[in-house]
Amino acid sequence: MGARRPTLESLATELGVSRQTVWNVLNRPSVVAEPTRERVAAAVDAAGYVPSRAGRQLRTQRSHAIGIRLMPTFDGINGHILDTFVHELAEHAHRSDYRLALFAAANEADEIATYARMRAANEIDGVVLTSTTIDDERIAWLLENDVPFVSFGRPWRRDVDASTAPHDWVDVDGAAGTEAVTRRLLADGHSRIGYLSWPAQPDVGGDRLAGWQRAMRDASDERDLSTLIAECSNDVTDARRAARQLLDRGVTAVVCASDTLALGARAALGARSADARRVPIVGFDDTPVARALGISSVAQPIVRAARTSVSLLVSRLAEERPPEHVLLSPSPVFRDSEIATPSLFESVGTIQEKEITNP
Amino acid sequence: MGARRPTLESLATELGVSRQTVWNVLNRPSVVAEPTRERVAAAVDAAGYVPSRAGRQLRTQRSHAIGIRLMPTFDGINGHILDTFVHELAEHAHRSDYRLALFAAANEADEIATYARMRAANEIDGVVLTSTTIDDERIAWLLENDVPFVSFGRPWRRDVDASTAPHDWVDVDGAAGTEAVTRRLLADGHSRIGYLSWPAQPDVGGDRLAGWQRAMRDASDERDLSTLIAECSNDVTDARRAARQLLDRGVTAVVCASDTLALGARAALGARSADARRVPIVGFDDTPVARALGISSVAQPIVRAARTSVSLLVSRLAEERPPEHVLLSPSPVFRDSEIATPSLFESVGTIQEKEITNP
DNA sequence: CTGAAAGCGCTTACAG
DNA sequence: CTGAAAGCGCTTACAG
Repeated sequence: MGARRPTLESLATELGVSRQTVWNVLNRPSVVAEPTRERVAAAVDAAGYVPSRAGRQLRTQRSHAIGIRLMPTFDGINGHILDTFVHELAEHAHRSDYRLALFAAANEADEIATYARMRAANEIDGVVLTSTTIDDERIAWLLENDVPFVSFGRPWRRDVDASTAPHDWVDVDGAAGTEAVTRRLLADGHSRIGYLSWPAQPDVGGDRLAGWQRAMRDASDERDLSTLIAECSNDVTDARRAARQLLDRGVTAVVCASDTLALGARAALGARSADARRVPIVGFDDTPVARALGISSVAQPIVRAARTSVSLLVSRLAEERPPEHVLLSPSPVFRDSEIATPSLFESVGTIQEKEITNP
Repeated sequence: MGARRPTLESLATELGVSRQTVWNVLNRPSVVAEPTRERVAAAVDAAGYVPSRAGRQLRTQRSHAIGIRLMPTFDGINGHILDTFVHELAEHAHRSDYRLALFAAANEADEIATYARMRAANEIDGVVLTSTTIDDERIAWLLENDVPFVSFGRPWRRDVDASTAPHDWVDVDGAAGTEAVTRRLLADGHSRIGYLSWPAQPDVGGDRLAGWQRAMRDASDERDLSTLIAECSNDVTDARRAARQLLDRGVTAVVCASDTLALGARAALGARSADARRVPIVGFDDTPVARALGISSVAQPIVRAARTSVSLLVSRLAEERPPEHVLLSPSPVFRDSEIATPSLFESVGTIQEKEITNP
């Protein structure tokens, strides 16, 4: 390696042409005479010249970087899907010559503050938002400050439909997923199919719940489905408690809002009779845990979601256009595995952890 | 928000001072007279001025960015630990005013090519390497090309000790972890403690194996430990097969190179008698899966590893100094949970997946 | 088709 | 203590 990085200037001097000509060879080759073009191109290759990002950025006022917050690893089971999303995002962004500027934030206010700083420093051209919540403050802020962005997750609002949102979003049709698995269970002869839900709200949880409701309403005249629903937080122990309620009410299958909840439901089966243990459980996200334990689930098309997010954001950075909304379909994955038995899960929630000091 | 970003120039003009004075207020305030300083500082705040990253970068030839490859999510169980590492890295890098430039790569050659391009474009100042392998080509390349870096993971060499490495590294003392859990099992009265290993090599797998060996050699005169070791790939199904061999040889406890293997070992217990099912299994990494299933494990101090990696790299970028090597101690986590029973795992490895098409 | 020039916004060496 | 100037490496508008 030489003493210094090559620049347009140094290459031009070396070749006895102007800076502009070197630039033309790289960016508008058709405009340069053949012999010059070949001579310059060869020198560029030999020198391993790559345009300085800073120089370009200063001139064009574009950083070619996309801001993305790495969400806290709150769960590790369902959280895995976001890690996969970020991985795919990095891959596809690179192909479009964009970089991912990764950061961590303690909460939404901190996240917004980071966007503000990064924008002020001209450090990012746009943002990919994940894990949208009801009346998401981040969306409001980004819109208000004209920051180009795409959200992976619909802009959940209590009274406004996501289809009217003034910004791009990509999401997975959770309702279609839970509806498909519920219909499948109905077709298999189940009629009392329980649903293990996060607290009902008009967000991703409400969406998944709605799919189960659609299938159930379709299948029976029974209007009151409420006894078949149990609520819990996204926690294995709490899910086990809620699943027990459902089993007590005689459900013969359980559809869950997440794989974490499905794991809790498995645990609840443990204490039951052999018959009860055959109750099929379906999770959501098709995480490594579901795969390893043979739990049925609903797989999100995460690679397509990432690819679509990048392409929407990149096109928005290139040109004005109306907002686009993309709803992708998930794929149910049924696994025929035997059902959990008591002892494995018996102690979940009362696990005693002891740390022993290292020698 | 005004029409344009404020700059040193625009602020200076507005305030009737020179660009230099504004800069001094921000970077060497002691040199500016009190009244000027206050007036300027107030204007800077009001305008929300943040120095342009590109301008600074062009002038200083420093990007203040750290390159990091997001590893493929090959496993999702033990892979989780790297996601956590990257998350913490982002957090600590930000505190030192560094950005994480994230990228994906298909393999090591691709990873190296990406470093080369990013360096040529002056896009990154340094690199954090993860998942080091034997005679790691990436390390050789980075050293040869004078790219500042720190590796999370020792530079494994067949014939050279990591302590002589000419570069910074941070690692977790895997051997100390497996040794501690093995000693604990010995203290609990176990003598035939099996070890479920990745193929033995002088790398992270060999390191973890060595800890178990130390404890076992110490505890008995029996020189030949080979019948207590079974090898397998990092895969639940293969681990189950290997664990069965160990059980057939009468082991009363199993220490594993990873939580993924521990999950396989759990599965192997399933088909055994009630007695056999009490065989304690210990994994490695204390992943969400281990926590959810109540499997004992060894927790890596991942937050400290990330913080140390950032501080080593940042200090290296600031000044010449001899290489530093940091070996952190992991913490065994014992969980008293009952042991796996047959049916849950019976079908692992022969799981039938069926996708049903969405409506 | 080729070249000379301006300017993006910083930091730094230097003059007053 | 304050200010005028140079230059990092690009891209782009313009002159020949």
